[in-house]
Amino acid sequence: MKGSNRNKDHSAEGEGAGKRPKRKCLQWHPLLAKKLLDFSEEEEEEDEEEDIDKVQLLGADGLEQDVAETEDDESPEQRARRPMNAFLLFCKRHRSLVRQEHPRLDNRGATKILADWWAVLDPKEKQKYTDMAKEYKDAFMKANPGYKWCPTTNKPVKSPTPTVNPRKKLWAFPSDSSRDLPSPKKTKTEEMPQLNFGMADPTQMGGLSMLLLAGEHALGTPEISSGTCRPDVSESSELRQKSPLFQFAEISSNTSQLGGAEPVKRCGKSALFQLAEMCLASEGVKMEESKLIKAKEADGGRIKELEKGKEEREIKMEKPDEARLQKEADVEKSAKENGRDSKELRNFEELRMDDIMGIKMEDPKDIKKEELEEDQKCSHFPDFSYSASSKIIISDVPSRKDHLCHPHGIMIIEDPTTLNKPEKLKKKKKKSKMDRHGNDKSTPKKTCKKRQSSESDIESVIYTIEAVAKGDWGIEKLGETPRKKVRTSSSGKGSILDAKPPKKKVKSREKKMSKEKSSDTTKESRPPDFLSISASKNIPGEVPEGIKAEPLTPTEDALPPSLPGQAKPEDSDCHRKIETCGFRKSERSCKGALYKTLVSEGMLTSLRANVDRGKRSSGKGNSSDQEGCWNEESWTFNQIGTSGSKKFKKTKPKEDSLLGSTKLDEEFEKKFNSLPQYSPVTFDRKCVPVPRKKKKTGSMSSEPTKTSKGPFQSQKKNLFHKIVSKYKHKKEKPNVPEKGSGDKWSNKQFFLDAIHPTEAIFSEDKNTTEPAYKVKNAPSIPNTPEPTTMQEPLVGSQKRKARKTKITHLVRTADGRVSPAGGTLDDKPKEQLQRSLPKVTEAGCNDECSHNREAAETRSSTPEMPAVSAFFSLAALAEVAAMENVHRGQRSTPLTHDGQPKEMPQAPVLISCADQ
DNA sequence: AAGAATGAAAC
DNA sequence: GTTTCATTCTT
Repeated sequence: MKGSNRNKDHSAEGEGAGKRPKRKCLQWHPLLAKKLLDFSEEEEEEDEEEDIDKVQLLGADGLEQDVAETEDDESPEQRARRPMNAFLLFCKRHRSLVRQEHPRLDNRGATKILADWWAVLDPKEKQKYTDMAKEYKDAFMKANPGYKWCPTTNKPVKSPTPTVNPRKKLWAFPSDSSRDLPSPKKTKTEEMPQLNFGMADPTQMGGLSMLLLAGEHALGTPEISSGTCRPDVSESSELRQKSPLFQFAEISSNTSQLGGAEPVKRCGKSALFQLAEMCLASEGVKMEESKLIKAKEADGGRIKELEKGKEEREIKMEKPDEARLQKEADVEKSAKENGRDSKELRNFEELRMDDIMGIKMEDPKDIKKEELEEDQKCSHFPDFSYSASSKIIISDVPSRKDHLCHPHGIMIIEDPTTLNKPEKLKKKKKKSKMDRHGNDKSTPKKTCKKRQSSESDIESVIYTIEAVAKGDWGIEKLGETPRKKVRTSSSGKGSILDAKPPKKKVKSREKKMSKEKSSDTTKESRPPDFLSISASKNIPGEVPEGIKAEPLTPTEDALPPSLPGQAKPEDSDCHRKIETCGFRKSERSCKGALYKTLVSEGMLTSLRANVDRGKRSSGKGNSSDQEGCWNEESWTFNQIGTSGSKKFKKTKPKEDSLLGSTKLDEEFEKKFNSLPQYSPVTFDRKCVPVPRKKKKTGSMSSEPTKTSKGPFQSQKKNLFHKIVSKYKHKKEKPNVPEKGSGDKWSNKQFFLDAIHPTEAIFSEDKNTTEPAYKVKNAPSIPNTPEPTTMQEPLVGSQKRKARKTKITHLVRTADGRVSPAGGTLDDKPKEQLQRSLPKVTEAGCNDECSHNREAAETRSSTPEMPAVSAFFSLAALAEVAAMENVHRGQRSTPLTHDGQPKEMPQAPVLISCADQ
């Protein structure tokens, strides 16, 4: 979860760098931002190291493979995004520049400009991006062996699900049964949820993971919640079908005593409860909860069991202390409040649980009631409230009433409304549709899994938020009154948070995890929480099965047996906190911290396992090359983190790079940053030329007329000015390659090469002669291949281009600026040239072409299509004029000079055309 | 949500 | 040959 938040944060930060502040879409809590930043930046390195360590630790088992697979599977929801191609990289790198230069320009326009730049870009420079793209792709593929770009098959999926967006990310590993390569992935995807369970069930982890998972489920399954989302899960006795998490939760709840009531609700709480109890009980704390739970189920005496569980003590050792402290604190509190030590603890835990699980809370009403009852407890709320109102509510509920009630947190899921905002829902749906349908559950609704996953993201976000809030609360605010929180909750609701941030979180988790390990204690309560949460999520998502099966012993998960040291530190931290805070809150915070730490540890372990897997996997299969540069893990994580939604996607990249959580990400970022960034000025110069280049393509000439009609007509509808404005964005695009030779890359390159000289000229454009020369060159090339016939064999992209070009031409003309004129001219000239010089050698062509072109240009007006002819002629004239103007002045200013004159004539032309 | 660009991949 | 989607982000 954190990851997502981070991502957001980063995005925000990143924005600062180049981009403008992002849109509201990603709404992140200010708190989150701060915290996130701290985390991400501070501990990234550590994380990596930790990861490595983990890898080493877990390392060797088959886990890796599983993990890798699992990772792949993970993607289902989140699905790794297909790697960016060279152009996209270029766009990503330069869009900000374009925007700076053309603040008013909308993104489309910016994209066009970028395209122009790209067209103009020196082959060498281009090659850099191409190489980067290739490298990136290779790394990506290593990380995602089975990855499919666009499973067409899936697309059909469209039909199945009415996915709003046709585009979802079907590809990849669609969990769908149909997948081939992905099959493993698929399985994984399906398993994913299960895996998570697996993660959870391990005693300790189980509890925590359960919680986390539960949260996810709740979010994800809201719909399902009522229904049986996962019959499968129902494995354990009572728990219902619901996800394993639920089951666990239930179990725990059972153990917890409360009797009561709804198993489901309890489930979620139970885990928390247990944790709380453990803390409170001081001894109880074991991770064995799962075991205990089982036993408890039969029995009811948790504490006893806990004591029995001493075996696990490691954790206990630490915790007990804290628990004691907490108890004490609680006691004090109790005095004030109603002496609800245990309750408070519980509540606290519950709150957390709620936060995690509850995010989804469904029944605000209930919660509210509870809150009312337990105003005192409200104190808790406030904190949570920050993150999300819904969450807050949940927390409250548990706080009192019963813990029994808590189950809400989990159950809550039903109320998707709170959690799911429309957007989320959409995303989820999309994801669910895309990725998985298949798997899951028969439930008419989307499969629980899918949703869960998607939801999980959201949840994760929420969690992170909450965690952050908590952390603050725990640390600083501990002392402060919680009530404020309530307000906040009401007002602020987590909705914002809920909204989208979570998506990417997953990725970040690892980092967080690692960080936690390293610095859990050190950092304030909040971080731990945050971390823990993230970790918990991470674990479930990432490691799920593999972890369980293997190394992670339940004990480890639950309590960090393996990492006693860490635990201790945490304790110390708690103590410190307590000391610092000194009071209830401090206590609570401490408890929370402990809990978090435990969770985090467990999570960490799981994470480690994952990491190990990743490393191993990377080590195994992957080519050495990539490994060096790109880490598979990172990719995997990223994938995981990234959920289907586009937004996520967007953030992802940034996150990846920014977070650098993943090595891959880091490397990617590095590489990406290392990519050359050209000053807009250069491009601007080029830009002008570019059009010319396009003109060069001249081959367009015939086509433009043809194709142009269609677009034209459409445009006709629009008002002329409208059209103009529209196309203004587009500067002129170089169409050349398309028409002429069919866009083959070779052709393009050839074109570029030819152009290249022009560029130089271009800079010189000012000189009249040169521009003409350039034009000539460009056209010459295209001409050779396709002389007069030019008709458009455009394919796919070519068609697109053709359309664009057509439009572009119009635009150009509309603009009246130099480019337009040139464009039109080009067309003709090309034809003419072609005609005159159908077979010119490239080299020869250039020169000749230039000459021809010139002649052609002058001529151009005459020939050509009848209807078009007029247009062309005008264009030619305009071009000539432009040329002249150019000579006089340079184009930058010239636009006015050249442009106006040209425009005048052209505009009319366009209009006429449109009319036609 | 659509759309602008290019490119790569899967049909 | 065609379609999808990768990024970005405004409208």
